[in-house]
Amino acid sequence: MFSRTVEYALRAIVQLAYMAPQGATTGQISVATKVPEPYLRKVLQALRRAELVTSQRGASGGVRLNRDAEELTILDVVNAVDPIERIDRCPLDLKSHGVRLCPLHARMDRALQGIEQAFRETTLAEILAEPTLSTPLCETPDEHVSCTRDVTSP
Amino acid sequence: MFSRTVEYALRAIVQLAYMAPQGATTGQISVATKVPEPYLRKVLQALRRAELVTSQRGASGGVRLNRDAEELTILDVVNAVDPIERIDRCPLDLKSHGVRLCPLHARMDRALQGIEQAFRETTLAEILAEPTLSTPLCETPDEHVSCTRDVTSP
DNA sequence: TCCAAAGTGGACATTGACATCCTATTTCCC
DNA sequence: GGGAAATAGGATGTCAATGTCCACTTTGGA
Repeated sequence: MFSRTVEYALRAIVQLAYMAPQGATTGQISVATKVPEPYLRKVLQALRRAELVTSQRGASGGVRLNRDAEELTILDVVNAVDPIERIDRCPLDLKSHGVRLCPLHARMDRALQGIEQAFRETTLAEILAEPTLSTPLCETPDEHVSCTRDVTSP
Repeated sequence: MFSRTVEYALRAIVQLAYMAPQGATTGQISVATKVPEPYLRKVLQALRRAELVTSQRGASGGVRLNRDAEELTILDVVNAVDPIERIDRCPLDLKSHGVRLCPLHARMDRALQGIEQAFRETTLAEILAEPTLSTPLCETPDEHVSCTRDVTSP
């Protein structure tokens, strides 16, 4: 349902927010999110073009969030890499269905609208703050398993 | 977001329900739904294997619905050709996220759940009965444009 | 009985998403 | 200035979804 690219982009952004604001290298994000590094690079490029992240070349470079976690929604990320395509006109090109969709496509679009809305209402900050046993994308801290935070610490 | 196959399957089923219960040939459905006939055949085979439709070979054969429109939901059709894959375990295979998903994937799964529920609650009968200007998949009758019903009439 | 209509199923082509690799280019630090 | 670290971006490979085609089977009717 969601493309691999969307899944990867969300993982990367969440991971980045989690270790914000210092940023991280592509390699570090790749390890933490289990996304193949070459692919992750392309995903991050798309996020950079959408200006959700900034990047710094060269030694001690890396990627970092370009916005506060409160201002970044899931929808922003999804739209940056693989926009949700709402059904805004009849896929059959029936002339009489100009603006009004037929009942079938109206229902389908309503489902898409639901996703869009849910994603628009969810900020990164909410995801990070969610009270749960599972830290986003990481092993639970109480097990003292290596998580991405550790990568940057000596 | 929705695969082509899902779109085609839904068109076919709605069209079939609309001209039920006599049924129709693949060619007729193809014309009415603007789905390429060779592809439509494969989609209909999947629907037949899922026992949503029955088919009759030979002259004066064709395809027809195997259930009442009241008993057939959008979800049935979607699941027959391209099932919605809920996220029921951590995509990163983190052991500590066994049953509980991390906040990110929990949100994503909730979005999928929303679609699933919307589709489960929508029957074909509701789509056909919906009070709207646009007949499902067809030009509006008030324009007297050819629709699928006409195909079977002399 | 034979033909035409219609679905069945497998083989084949095309396309786009997914994934990887290699060569720049930039930057820091010695 | 030179080398190591890191991103940028184009070229290429792989595979599943999409789309097409053909030979076969079934069936009703002339």
